[in-house]
Amino acid sequence: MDTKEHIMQVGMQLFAEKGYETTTIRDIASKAKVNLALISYHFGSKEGLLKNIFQQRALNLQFQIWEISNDKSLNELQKVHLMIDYYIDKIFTNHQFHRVMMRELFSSQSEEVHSDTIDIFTENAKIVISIIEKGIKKKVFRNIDPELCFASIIGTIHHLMHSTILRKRIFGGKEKKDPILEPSFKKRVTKHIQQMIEHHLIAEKNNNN
Amino acid sequence: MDTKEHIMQVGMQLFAEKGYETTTIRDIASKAKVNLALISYHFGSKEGLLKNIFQQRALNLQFQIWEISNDKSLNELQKVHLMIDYYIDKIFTNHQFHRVMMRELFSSQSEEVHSDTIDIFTENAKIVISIIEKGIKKKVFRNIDPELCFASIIGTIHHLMHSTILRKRIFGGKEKKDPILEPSFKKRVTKHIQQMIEHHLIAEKNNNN
Amino acid sequence: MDTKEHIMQVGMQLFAEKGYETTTIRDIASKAKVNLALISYHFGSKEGLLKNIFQQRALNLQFQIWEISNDKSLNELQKVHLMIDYYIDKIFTNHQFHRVMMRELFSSQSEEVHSDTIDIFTENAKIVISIIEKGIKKKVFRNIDPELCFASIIGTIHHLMHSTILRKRIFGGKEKKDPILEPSFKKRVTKHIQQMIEHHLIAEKNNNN
Amino acid sequence: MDTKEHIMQVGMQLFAEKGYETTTIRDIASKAKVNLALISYHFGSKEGLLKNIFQQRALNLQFQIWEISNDKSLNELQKVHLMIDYYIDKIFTNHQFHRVMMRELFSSQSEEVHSDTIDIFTENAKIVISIIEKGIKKKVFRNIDPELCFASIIGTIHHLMHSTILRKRIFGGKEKKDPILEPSFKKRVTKHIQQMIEHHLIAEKNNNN
DNA sequence: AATGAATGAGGATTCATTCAT
DNA sequence: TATGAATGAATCCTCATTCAT
Repeated sequence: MDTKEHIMQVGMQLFAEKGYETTTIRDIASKAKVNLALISYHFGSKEGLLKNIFQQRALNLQFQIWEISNDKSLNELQKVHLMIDYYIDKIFTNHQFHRVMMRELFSSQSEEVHSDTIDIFTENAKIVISIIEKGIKKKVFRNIDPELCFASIIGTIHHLMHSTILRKRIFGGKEKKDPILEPSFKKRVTKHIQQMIEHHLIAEKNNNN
Repeated sequence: MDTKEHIMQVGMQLFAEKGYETTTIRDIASKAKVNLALISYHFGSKEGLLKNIFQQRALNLQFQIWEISNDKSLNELQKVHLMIDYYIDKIFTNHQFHRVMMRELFSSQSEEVHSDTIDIFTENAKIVISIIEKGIKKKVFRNIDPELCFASIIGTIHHLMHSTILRKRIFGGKEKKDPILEPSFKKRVTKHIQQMIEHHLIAEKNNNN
Repeated sequence: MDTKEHIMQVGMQLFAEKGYETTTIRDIASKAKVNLALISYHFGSKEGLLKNIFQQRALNLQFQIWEISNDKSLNELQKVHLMIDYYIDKIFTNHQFHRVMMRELFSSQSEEVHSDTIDIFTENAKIVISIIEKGIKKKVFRNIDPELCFASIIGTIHHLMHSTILRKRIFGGKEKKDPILEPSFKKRVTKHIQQMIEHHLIAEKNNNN
Repeated sequence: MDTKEHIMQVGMQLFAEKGYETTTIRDIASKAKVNLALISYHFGSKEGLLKNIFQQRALNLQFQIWEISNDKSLNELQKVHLMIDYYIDKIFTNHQFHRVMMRELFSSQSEEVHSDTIDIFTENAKIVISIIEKGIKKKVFRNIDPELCFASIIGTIHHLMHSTILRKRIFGGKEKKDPILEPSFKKRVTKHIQQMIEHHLIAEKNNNN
């Protein structure tokens, strides 16, 4: 159904902009220019729409991390760098969905509703963490905190993605325009996180940046 | 006013648990065991209550960062360490308030409502960033990205504080209990961030951790 | 819409009986035997309902006065008499609406809300006044006060229409029943106003009533 | 009590401006700069305040009409003229109270609440009417409708007093300022009504105005 | 006499949802 | 599949009033 897809598109956009609670199905219907009752009809309920959006997108998150993890041609540092690349790419590309997802995941109640998504996210996290642990065991990496290391990677990205106001204030220059729209910002973030994590994981002799 | 203070307490707790939109003034009134109309009486409206909570707490955020920044007995690295200490302490202690604050700040619309709080937060951020910049100028620090460095500090903390579900899953062990309640977790986080930032800022010759 | 029309009917009746403020949308919904939310659904708000009623009825007021004014087969006195006829007929027939209208128009604040209605009313008034002025210029009428003459016409009618209690007391006889229900009362009022205005406008030599 | 009197003053003003229902006791308290609870304390209730205002003022209406009626030095026409004078004077002087009174009397429900005031008003009306009837019996006046004649007197005055918006539109000139504030307007109204009623009551041979 | 805090009833409105078509 | 009308529950808020002081 074209209409169904269209509603999901608009729904996600509005959920991202205004939040799930604040967005009414009237908002969605009027922005999507479809009848009010159609949302309940297609998705059963407002929450049904959200679940649909989650299911559709969650699949997107899987697999790639796993493939990187299993690639025998890469050493641990290369794997971590690729994974950072992958996360930033996914999150920047689907930043609307990630905003919705994070907001939902931050509301502790919703465990059951989004357990699929949480499962995928957690699995991915554990893969990243296990790579770091492997590097530590091999003494390639310093003996640092793998879980918190992952938290720093994902936390940095999320903080930059979601705190629109602060992002504009700190990175937007005098005109306070949103840097997320500029492609250079994505590169800047990627470079920063990869560098920071590398510095953290590996003690180099000469690092002049 | 004892009652007024009590309402604010309960309000903040519920806002933190369920979110601002989801929490009804009925919830607050019944949990605080006060009359429904008392909230409007004291704070004018639900939003008035939120604003009051913000104003009361926002003051808490100020000044200390500034004092650290001006302390001439400290070098730049020490200052950054202390600031990390300070942020973690503040945010762990007032984690309920910070949850509410972040959620509100992440809903891009609310700029005007909470501009005071945003101002304070932004100012503090700029102080931290300027310390890092000073260190870079002095060639004490590597030539890294100061703004994103701050984003990593604050992003790590917030991610750990707010994503309750993920936190339990990744750090909670088999019983998935919330690590935030254990004092050791705070120490662990502090150590991680300080170490990671130090590794990032300074290239050491011999670092065996 | 049958339901929409029905709600307007019931609304007007209750507004007329109890006044706009005193009438709750619950009153209207329960008397009209429709769902409470339907009023907001159809008219947006309680005030929206009022505005709708006004718009629907206000159109009723227009045109006829203008036609009388332009009828070249009539002299000025005949025109004034016909206009009195017309006003009494309209107001007696739609006395519910006129009660609401007058109550609203008497609450000086509502200028903006009901400006359309006020405009129509004022225009009509000016047409009547201009006819009287024409008669004065032609020396057919005495040199009296045209605006206040109109005020007496309309003031008499409204006073009789709206002060239900006084009307019953003074015209209702011993049983204090409402004379407005008797067709003879309308004739009596018409005759009185026409006579009074004619006496005022024209000095007759022999007037034995 | 000075405060009590002050509250009544302010109450009447607001009731006149905004209507009884629309005026809240908060409005009154804040405008009178007294505590909210004081109104209930002094007058028992909001309605109690209204009743108090009515009782205080209603007394004002009595007596004078009766005295005119009994003055043996005056003929019927002179009496009617004086009564018109008296009504206009009273109503213009206390126009705030009359606005409140009329609005209340026009809401058919309130019969019981304001029965004292209605009694006084009705008695006065009957005195005026009886004078006209006497004039008719004596063949001094034409055989016109005494009750409706009184309705025209009082209706004209009330219409001019209460329909602020229309008054400004029709009598306010281009600037639409309120003519009621100019002393000349009162004279103009008095002259008009007296003339109109005289023309109606008495057929003159030569009336050049 | 006067107050600030507190109350309970009731206000309009908005929401997601359902139903007949 | 799609719609406009209709629904009932829940929302925030305002009101007049009361009570302890």
